Amino acid sequence: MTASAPRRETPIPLARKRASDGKARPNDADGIGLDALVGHAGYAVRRFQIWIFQDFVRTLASVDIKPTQYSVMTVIGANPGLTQMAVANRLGIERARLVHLLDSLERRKLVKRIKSKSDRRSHALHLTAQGETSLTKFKRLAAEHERHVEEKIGRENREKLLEILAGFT
Amino acid sequence: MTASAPRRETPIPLARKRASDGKARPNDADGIGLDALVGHAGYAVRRFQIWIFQDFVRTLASVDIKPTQYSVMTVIGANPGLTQMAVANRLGIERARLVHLLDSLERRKLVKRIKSKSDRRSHALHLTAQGETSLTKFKRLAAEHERHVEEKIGRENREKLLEILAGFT
DNA sequence: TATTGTTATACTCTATAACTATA
DNA sequence: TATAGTTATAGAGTATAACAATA
Repeated sequence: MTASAPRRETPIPLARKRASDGKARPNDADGIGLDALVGHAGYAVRRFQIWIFQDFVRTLASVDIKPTQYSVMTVIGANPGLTQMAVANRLGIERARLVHLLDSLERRKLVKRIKSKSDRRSHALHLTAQGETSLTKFKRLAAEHERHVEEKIGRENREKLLEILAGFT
Repeated sequence: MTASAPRRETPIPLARKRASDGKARPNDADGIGLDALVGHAGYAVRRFQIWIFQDFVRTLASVDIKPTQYSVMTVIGANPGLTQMAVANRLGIERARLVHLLDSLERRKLVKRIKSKSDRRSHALHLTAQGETSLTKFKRLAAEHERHVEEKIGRENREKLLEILAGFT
């Protein structure tokens, strides 16, 4: 892609970069320059993250599953019996918030909390049979969403991105 | 302070990823597998975005500037005279929310709203003299934050990331 | 009628604190 | 005492709707 290379530290007056090729450039879309914002990883990542979440929500709208719900079900599905603390820590969700997430998933009969016998303070989390079935469908839709990402940034770029960010999972 | 990783015995065997090379893999950090979550761009991007915002906030804590405030000041600084609508659209912020952001920045004497003569509904946004001075300092700190990103993912990976995500700015 | 800035409301998410029942 | 789950509250952030002034 020809997108202008990351300019580092450009305290330059700025602004209108002409798109001589007629292709819409980020900075040219409205003639408003971002100046130093271009070249900030956080800004690009934030905008991308918003796009990707919106596409996820859109793609899984028919099953009414949000990214966080998906991540919770996926982890439980892959590690049945985990406690709420373990899931919360693994996904970086506050345990207080996980309570509500699980309440909702349990109401929908996708997940169940089973009282642990070894430590009666804790719950062992499992998918219900219906949860297993549903998760299979969710994963199919999530894969479709991943294909949207590929279409957006390119197959190789997506792979590279995952490689670069592997340490954050 | 981070209560050491959940070292409790994991109730169930579970999905361990091959770590034949002995290198610590994300999935092995706590023995909890993410299964399909690994390979989801959205998850990795989200976790990275959280990290990067936290580092930004930490690095600019001394000047009490959040990422959104920084982006607003940067755009105004690079394009003095913009209306609130223009800034909101450019940054993907709700115009209702921008009102509060500007209220706060104006209270701190960093930004000023000037009534437009051509269209008396709108305001032309400018940095104050103090705002200009401050922004210079903010940019210095933001550059320091970018270096943290480099240290975290590597210089070339950061460049590559910016290149891949250039279309989202 | 439509748009700019504003106010207000609701819902999500994050961050805490405190409570209970266990350990 | 400490921990797992829960409840509650406050703060950001997001999404809307509606209103006044102006176009």
